[in-house]
Amino acid sequence: MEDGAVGRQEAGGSIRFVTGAHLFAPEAEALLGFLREHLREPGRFIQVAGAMEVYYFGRAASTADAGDYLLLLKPDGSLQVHAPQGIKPLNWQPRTDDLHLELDDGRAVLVAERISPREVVRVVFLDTATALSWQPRLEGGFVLQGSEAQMQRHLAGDPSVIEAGLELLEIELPVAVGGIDLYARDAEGRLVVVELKRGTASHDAVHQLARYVTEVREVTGTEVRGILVAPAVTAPARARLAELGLEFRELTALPELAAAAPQQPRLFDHA
Amino acid sequence: MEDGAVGRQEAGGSIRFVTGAHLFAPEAEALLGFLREHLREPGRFIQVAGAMEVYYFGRAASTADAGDYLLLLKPDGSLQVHAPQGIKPLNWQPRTDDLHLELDDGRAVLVAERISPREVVRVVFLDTATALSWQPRLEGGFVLQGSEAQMQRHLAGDPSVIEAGLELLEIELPVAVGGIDLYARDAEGRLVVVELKRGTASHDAVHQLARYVTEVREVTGTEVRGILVAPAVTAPARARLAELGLEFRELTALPELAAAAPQQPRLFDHA
DNA sequence: GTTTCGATATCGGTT
DNA sequence: AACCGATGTCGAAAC
Repeated sequence: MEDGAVGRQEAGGSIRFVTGAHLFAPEAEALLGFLREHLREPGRFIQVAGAMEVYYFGRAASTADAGDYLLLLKPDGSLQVHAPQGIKPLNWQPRTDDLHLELDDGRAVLVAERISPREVVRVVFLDTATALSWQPRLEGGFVLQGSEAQMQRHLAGDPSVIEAGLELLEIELPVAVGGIDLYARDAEGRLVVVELKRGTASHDAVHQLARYVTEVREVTGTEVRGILVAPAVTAPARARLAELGLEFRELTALPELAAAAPQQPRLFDHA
Repeated sequence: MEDGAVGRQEAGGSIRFVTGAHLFAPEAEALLGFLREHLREPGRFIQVAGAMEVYYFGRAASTADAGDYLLLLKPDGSLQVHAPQGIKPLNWQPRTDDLHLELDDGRAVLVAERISPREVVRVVFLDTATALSWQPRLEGGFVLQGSEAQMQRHLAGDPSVIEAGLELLEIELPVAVGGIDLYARDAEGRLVVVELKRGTASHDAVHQLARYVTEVREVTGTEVRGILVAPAVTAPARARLAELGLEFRELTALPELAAAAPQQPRLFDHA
């Protein structure tokens, strides 16, 4: 049992605390009032848990029958409905151009519309356990390491990590469609097309590389090497590489991972 | 103002309600006790809102400085940390093989580990506004309409929607790599490779189709047509189609959308 | 606004 | 477990 005052909250009860408010098992009108009040105020993070039905229509169409879900309304106007499993929400709306509430047949209903693409999410509240609203204030910085973009920057700075004598010519060299991750010249003067993947490369990475190599061969009329740089490659992709006369260089985007697995070459010396 | 009893909750207070419990502005030990208690019990949906730091290490590595976030712990053991913006969580763990709590330097800490791939998410609770635990009971059915799989089934049942006289040979015919969505023969006896997209098709759909067509030509040694079936196609993809001598057939996966936009051919007559 | 590509993609199906 | 492809993918950058 936790410290502090302990109480039992009756259905329909509401509580205010320092950064927000909480409503327990509200009827439709109380829930509508709560949502109206807290949506009016900008910056509110709202969580509603309980039985709902959810309808979506837009790029596709979906129906979620009565079930217990968690609805999140974020300060940026985005909406998501979570089932009790999975990372991805059951339904969502990344941006809402219009958010409105209505009382339909005695039930509170939230309608989130988006103009482009034309999409609507409709949430019908059936039996709400709790509705919570709070105010996030502190904004924290976020840093991600190990992205392909980071890998690209580091390898562009020191292409010899891929192969001794490699000399960088271009980053993201535009070809007919898309860009070549790294475009270089090897110690013997041959052109080299490098395709990077931060994770295990599959056959489509090989196809992408093959397309670029073919195109550069056609345009320059010279010998062109293709190197796939990734921490791993699937077996079929490796076979396809061999068939096409392309090469594979094993490199991990994440320095600490490389350090933990010393059989892998290290990409960076400084974190 | 809502109906029902209204109270003001002091920091450290806790409340029990019919399907769960709620803790307000708890100290580290109270939060630890609350989480321990509710994680022990299976089937709990837990939401913790307030200031946290979040660390991730695995396929990549990330650090989220002190900020106000919402942590979700679902009954399936998945975890996600949401910032006040965006659909996607800041940090997540789709499955946790080990979830444990510790008191570190006076702060409650949650560590979620996953074996394969080896990944860890560490959440340090700094200043918790609310911790809520409830029990989802009702499980609702979910139906999505307008998926590519649905489009494939319907078109397989009536290939003439794509083109009069088209006769289905195979669904998902495996080739060297991947599978041909629909493999057919046209009214004049020529082989036809059909590539489906539920949304706007881009150049990689064209490349995929081109690969399949080339392969079927090589294997059969006969004339082979390639048709891209999608509700729309990007301009570069359309240009590439023309270059390669491939065709485009405009079809929408969603019947109601097609009805709303009568200039588009209807795919289904019955929803 | 359109197009393209990366993502700790996630998720589901099949081998 | 590996592999493959769809996703209402989302999200950001380049054009």
